[in-house]
Amino acid sequence: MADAFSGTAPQLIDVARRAGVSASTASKALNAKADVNPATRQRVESAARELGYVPNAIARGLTGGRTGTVGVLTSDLEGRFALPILMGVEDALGIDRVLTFLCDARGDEAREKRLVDELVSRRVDGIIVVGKQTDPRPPIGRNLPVPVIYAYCMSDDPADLSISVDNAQAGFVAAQHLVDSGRSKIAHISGEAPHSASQRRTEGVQKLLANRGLELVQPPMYGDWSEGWGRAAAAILVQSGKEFDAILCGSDQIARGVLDSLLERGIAVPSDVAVMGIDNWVVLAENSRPALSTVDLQLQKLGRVAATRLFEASNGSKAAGVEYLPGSIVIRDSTIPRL
Amino acid sequence: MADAFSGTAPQLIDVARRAGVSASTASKALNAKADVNPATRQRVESAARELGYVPNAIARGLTGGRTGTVGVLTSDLEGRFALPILMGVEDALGIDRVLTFLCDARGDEAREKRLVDELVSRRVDGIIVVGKQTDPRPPIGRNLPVPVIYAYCMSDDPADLSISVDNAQAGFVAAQHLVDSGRSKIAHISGEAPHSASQRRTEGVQKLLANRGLELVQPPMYGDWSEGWGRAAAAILVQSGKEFDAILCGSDQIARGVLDSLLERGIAVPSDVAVMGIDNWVVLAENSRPALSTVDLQLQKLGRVAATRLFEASNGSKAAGVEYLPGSIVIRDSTIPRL
DNA sequence: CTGAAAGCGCTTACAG
DNA sequence: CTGAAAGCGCTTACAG
Repeated sequence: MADAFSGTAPQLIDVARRAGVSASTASKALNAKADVNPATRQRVESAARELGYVPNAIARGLTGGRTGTVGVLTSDLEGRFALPILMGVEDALGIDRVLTFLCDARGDEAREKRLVDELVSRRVDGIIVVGKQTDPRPPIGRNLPVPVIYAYCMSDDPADLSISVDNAQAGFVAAQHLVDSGRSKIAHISGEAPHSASQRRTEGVQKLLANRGLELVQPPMYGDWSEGWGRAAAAILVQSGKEFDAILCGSDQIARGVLDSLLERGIAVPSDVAVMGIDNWVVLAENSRPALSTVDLQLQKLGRVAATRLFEASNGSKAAGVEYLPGSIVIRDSTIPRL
Repeated sequence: MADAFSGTAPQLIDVARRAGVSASTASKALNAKADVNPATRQRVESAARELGYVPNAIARGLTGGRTGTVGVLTSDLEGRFALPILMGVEDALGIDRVLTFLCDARGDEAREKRLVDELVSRRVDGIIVVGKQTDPRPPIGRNLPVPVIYAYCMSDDPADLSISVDNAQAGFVAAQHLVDSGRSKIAHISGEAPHSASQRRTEGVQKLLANRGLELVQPPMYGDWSEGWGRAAAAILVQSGKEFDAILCGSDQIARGVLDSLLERGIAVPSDVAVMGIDNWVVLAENSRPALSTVDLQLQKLGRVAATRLFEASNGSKAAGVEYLPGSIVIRDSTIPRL
């Protein structure tokens, strides 16, 4: 392949001339439109290849069609949720050669507004808003000239479409796995009580237990989403003297703290007590001792679905409401010892 | 503020008409060019505000000037290095209202080439390549029509400009901190031997020790950048019977494994042995027991510097070679107990 | 200091 | 099936 960029980049007209056709015909040929003689199309394609022609997406975007760009507006780049979602978005968009503007509002509303303006100014084909919590949030704007999809978080405007995680189902399947593997005295340690993630997960846990005629050995313990809280809560639980054979944690970070705390107290996992997390934060889960069983929230898939829905919306779909994606169990050693 | 987008978005010509001037004058006024009557400028600015005018960046980009976009090409979105660098880039670019295309090549060369084409096609003002290792890598292309800066990794073409981490300095200051706080029998456990990060960090450690008339209690131990290796290496070290009062680890992950291993063996940190990491991966370092002293590699700053250099390059700077950024010590409890 | 005109590099009706 | 012309929404010499 010849170097496309020594000197000035070749333009459509250069390709057209080389193929002996007009610019309009070259354009149609290159864009796989109908009504072009196959032989002509071939000549144009060859010419483009020979010249190393790369179309100017800016000029193309001006014509009014798609710009082939999408904005991802996040408030949680530092957290661990945005990244897998972003990768899923890229997976889905890459197929159509769409590129992603990544904008981090850093939790600043004014900054978010400015970034929305910047995105609109660049005529993105759509915006995906990635929140740091599953709780509802105000929409980024009304009557925006581009479709908007909320991912992970959800918009509190029922006219918007949001794709989120099914927290209740995550809690449900986590509890199911514990009960199915023979546990019946389950304690539940979770994160910040006001978060819908805490509440919904607990609901799911309790629903499964009720289905099986069981209940938690004591009320759920809420704190924050940290290892420190996991350690503290486990210590409190052990000292309470309550009997338990499993701890279902609201997150992997909490679970890791719980594991360390149990280890320190000489309580064997999983033989004495099974421990389960939620998130499948791999670097944490795999390096726990023992490795942590957990629920994968399928965030990358969430990103792919969000991108797909955005594409559908830009094609006129008027879907609204919240679409919940189920998580799936990942079994490691903290619930079932490896053979 | 009126809703800018009910109906069709206002254009420059709408602003011009409302202000009673021509489009060219409106353009000059809005872009803070010279030679516009202050009163006229004011009228145009008011009109724009009243209409909620957001300029069409696509049209502006076509004119030939800047597009106000930059590409960040990474191969390591999953890793923990890309993210802080990305945030730094955004910090620096946001000031000039430049937006970032985030492209993850996923370590695939063909994909990387395609993404470079996509970026060029969108006429980005520059590209920042963020590598997953500090080792040299081949350039993403030759004679690209836009400036390119390498961040974290470096290009093996001496004509390119790369901004990287000063690994030798990081090792040096880590060792300095240990020696300054009274340690003299230092062991060194690091990551993959072939990585320049391992090699340079070790060199820095040895240089500081030599300056102080000391040497490592045994040859450096290399493995991989994981907690598992940290645990294994610490076990080997303890069982060797070698005396030591500090372990300098090549990364925070390794250090965390080391800490867990020492804890398990009843060796007190920091009273018996001080432990030090490198990276300042906060979620890991703060949740270690005790909290981990380490070296912050200043990745966010690295991102800011890369963006600044890109801006300079697009203004004609011909800077080349590698610019190394120093790390800085973060003292927590694993080397000095808190009072 | 202001405005008419040309142009950025494409795509899209429209006519042939 | 092909091409001349207009247009996308701006900016930039250039003339006044």
